[in-house]
Amino acid sequence: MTKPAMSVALSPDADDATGETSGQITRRKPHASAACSSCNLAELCLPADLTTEEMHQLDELSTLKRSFSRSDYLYRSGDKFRSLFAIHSGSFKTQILHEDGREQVTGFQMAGEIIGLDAISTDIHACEAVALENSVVCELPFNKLEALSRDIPKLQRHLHKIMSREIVRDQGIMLLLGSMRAEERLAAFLLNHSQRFAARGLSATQFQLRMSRQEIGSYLGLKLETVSRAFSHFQNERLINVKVRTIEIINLAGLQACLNNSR
Amino acid sequence: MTKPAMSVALSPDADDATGETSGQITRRKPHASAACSSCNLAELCLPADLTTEEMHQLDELSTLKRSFSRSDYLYRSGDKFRSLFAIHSGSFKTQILHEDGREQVTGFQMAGEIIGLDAISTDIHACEAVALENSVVCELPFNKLEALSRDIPKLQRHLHKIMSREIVRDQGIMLLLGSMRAEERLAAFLLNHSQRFAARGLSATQFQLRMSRQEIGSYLGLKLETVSRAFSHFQNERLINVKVRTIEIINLAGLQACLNNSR
DNA sequence: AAACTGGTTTGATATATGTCAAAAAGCGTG
DNA sequence: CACGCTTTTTGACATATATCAAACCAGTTT
Repeated sequence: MTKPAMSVALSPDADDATGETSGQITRRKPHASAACSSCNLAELCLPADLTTEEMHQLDELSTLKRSFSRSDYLYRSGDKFRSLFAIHSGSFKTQILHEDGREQVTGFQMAGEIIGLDAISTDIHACEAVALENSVVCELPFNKLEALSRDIPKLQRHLHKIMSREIVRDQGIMLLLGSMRAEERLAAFLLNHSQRFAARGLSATQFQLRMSRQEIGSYLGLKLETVSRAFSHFQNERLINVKVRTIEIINLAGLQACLNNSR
Repeated sequence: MTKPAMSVALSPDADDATGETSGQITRRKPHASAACSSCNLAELCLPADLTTEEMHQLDELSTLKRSFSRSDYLYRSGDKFRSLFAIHSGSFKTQILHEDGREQVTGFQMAGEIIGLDAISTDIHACEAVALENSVVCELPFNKLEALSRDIPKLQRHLHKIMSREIVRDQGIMLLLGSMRAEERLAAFLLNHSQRFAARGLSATQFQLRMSRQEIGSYLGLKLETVSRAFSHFQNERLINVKVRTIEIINLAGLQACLNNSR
């Protein structure tokens, strides 16, 4: 149970010499299949009650898939903004860089989530997105998306909801960073991942983290040693079993209780 | 203080006995004046190059103004979402409440800024907005705004930019909370306010803060004493003069330098 | 003016988390 | 399988910030 379902890389002949940027490109035959099913756009396609015509239009939107290997950049800070990306499979981290070298992981994104919303504001990507494992994304050209959402109010509303959800998520992290102690933060992190795995039909209690202690620490505003100690402590408390990146939640309620002990 | 969540929705002539909810309502004669100038929608109206017809449509959108006194709620966590609000004058704070009583200030908003974006995602306000002083807001019914933005692509794009900007702002705060020490946080806070005052034609170096040390602390993830000490320290360093809520920045470059000293 | 009130400043002390360092465990590669 | 490289764990110690407490101050009420 190491790597969860990981569809194959699709394109034979794209150069991947540096293993660095770009990712491999695949152009999907439009209409080959329904947009949502083929692209797994859990979030984007939620407006469930579209007409078939509308479905087709949506289908045309996302004809490009690109695949990435661990530590490839999906985009970098400063890149020109053209598209949002829907993660088809795999996972990414996003991070912002401060001049003085500091960096802050702002999120971990998994299949079905939309990435790149921060760039709309300036037409320049404000953060960078890095693959945590082999991953495939659907590219969604933003001006096409905007045009389409003018024609399909349900899509428009959906897009707004996605953006708003990101705002709510970020504010949740502000709460976490601003008022939780180390172990509460880690508990919140684990529970959040548990839910998200569950929402994808995977186990809520057993999963593989794809990021390092360092990256978790950056996300949670902690040093990696503190993260490691918190993991060990949860293990001693018999709340979880942790073997490096393999997590098993033994006492879910216990973890949740952790969160409600205010300082 | 703080009555915990829940209260009436906002009806026109609601009683204001407690000085608590609602705010007073003014219905503007549509067309009485140009939307942007009358409403001061710095952010919303930026799409500068609209036709007069489009301007008129925008004008119709925001016919409702409401005024609030210090510590009045603009909306509360759990309220049904109907409208965004453009702050016409004055200022607000937004905060989220955690079950266990913890609360986290997520932002301070001033004239020209849009408030309420977080509620789009669920149709329920996720946080609450409280006036920091006497303030006036323009109510922007969201479904009208959506409808209009289908007709006016520039408005659509603008709305997207506003939402995206909020995401970028929140991520900046994540960086602050996740990787800055107390004095850096306060420096960032002061510089941010300085810029925002300047952008409104006010002095960048002398201003009045409208929030308490406690509120600043909540926003910055610090205790009020720590905030107070940081102020005192800046004063001793001759970076600022501070007399309670009256701030004068003496050495702006010095404050900025503060920010670039990584840990 | 005196008394109150809520916010602010400042000091002494406690504590959570950071820092530094070394050992242990994983993991890919020759 | 041994080797080297990276990540993780654990320990000892340092420090930034929180906590507790008291004094101070400004504005408001009596």
